[in-house]
Amino acid sequence: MKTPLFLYNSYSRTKEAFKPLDKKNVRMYVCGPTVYDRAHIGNARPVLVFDILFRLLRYLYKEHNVTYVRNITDIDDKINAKAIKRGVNIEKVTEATIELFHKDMDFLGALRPNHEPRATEYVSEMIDMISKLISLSFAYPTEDGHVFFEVATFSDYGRLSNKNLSELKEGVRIENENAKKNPLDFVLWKPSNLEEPGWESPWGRGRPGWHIECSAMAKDILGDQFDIHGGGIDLIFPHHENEIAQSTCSNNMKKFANFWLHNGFLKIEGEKMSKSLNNFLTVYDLIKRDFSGPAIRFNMLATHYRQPLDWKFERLVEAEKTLIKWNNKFEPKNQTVLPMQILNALLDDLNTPQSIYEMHQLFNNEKFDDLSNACRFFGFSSKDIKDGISIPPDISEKIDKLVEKRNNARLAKNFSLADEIREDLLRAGIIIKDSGQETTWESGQKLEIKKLKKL
RNA sequence: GGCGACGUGGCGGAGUGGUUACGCAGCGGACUGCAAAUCCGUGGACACCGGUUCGAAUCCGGUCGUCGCCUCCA
Repeated sequence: MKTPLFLYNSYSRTKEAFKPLDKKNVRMYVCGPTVYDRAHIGNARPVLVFDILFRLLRYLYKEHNVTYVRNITDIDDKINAKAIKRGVNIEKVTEATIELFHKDMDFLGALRPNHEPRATEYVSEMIDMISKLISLSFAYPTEDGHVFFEVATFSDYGRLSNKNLSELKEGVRIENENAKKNPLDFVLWKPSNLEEPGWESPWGRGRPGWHIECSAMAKDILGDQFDIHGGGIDLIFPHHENEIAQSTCSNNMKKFANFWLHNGFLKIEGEKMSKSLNNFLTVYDLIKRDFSGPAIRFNMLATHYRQPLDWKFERLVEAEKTLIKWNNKFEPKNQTVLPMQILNALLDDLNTPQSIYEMHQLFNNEKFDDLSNACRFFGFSSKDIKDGISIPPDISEKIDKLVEKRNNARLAKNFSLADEIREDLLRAGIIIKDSGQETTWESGQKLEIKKLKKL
């Protein structure tokens, strides 16, 4: 490859040329959702950011040479709380939430990862890993059924998040203070009471701490070492730091992930997204408000993935308009070949805003072939995602007749009838365009075939 | 307190040493029965103060401001 892919590696805090460990087996792991509630747009950001990276890797290294793993955390105290509150077992909560997660992410046009392992399927692997860490003296069990990782045994602890142990001690929380050798030691296993879900282990009935699942699943599916580990920037500490510690120490001190990628946070209308401020937006909220999947993608990718992103509805409306403009020039027949300018933008640390700029250029220069290919790659084509949204021929004829009727009305200066037809079509998602003597029509983003049939 | 990010025109948003990024909105015009869409044209920017340089929005130092992490979190 002539131009390498450059990615910002949080571990080195620099942009580095990406070189896979094995070109025939490029491996990426991304931290997925904890399934206790419907996905919010903050959850959607890493999904969409790493979806683009996944697509790019497949483009560069061929589809069958790339493996993308995104876990599902289905063991968690928030899940337990919800299950208890509803009087059901945790599977009821998690299964329903996973189904909705898939539905929402499919709507956004995100490709499914190759693997979506669940914590509940990996408890024995986690127990194995914890046992190994104990036998190697990186971890210690306590009398009350906890197992802790001893951070002082891992000299690189804090390297990813650029923290040092003595500073960290200052603000650490005091939970389990007595049982821990060091307040920073984190839990690998904890005992469950009878209400809580639990698994038998050498340390009694209990459940894993949440960091260990990623280490166990990544090892099982991707091996001790792999290329890219991603997630939201808030996961750097402690989650990813702890993953590095667990995995490195249980895998003969082999380096864990080569590249660490983190997407920035999301605000809504200038405020931090939080339930207490009541500005907590789910993907489903956007769907209900009739925004299209491509427009949500566009809005998410219009800001570079490492920058903070302020979610504003007016931007979403703008994205919708831009995509209608582009999609009306969509040429469906081409292969997905990325125009050079856009590929180059992506190769520079996934510069998606630059890519969008290039797409505007393609539009302005009437390079609709290239624009269509780019839209297909980015998932910006509504026609591509919702297969068969194109207008059936009988409907198309009907529209032609209505347009003709309207033009006759206009010639007869019956403008109220003409305007009525125009309004009816617009409500069904058809935009009428008069230019000179000619009248053409295009489909808008929200085409409603049912309404069209009734006209 | 520690670590880090950021501050670009009305809004959004790249760029990071030497030509207008660009999009949306605005303004002017064309077209139209009126609109919409489209097309043409157009103004407007790099938080502040110093320094380096022939030249800085871009590098260095400082000031101010915003935000994040350090606790579950994408």
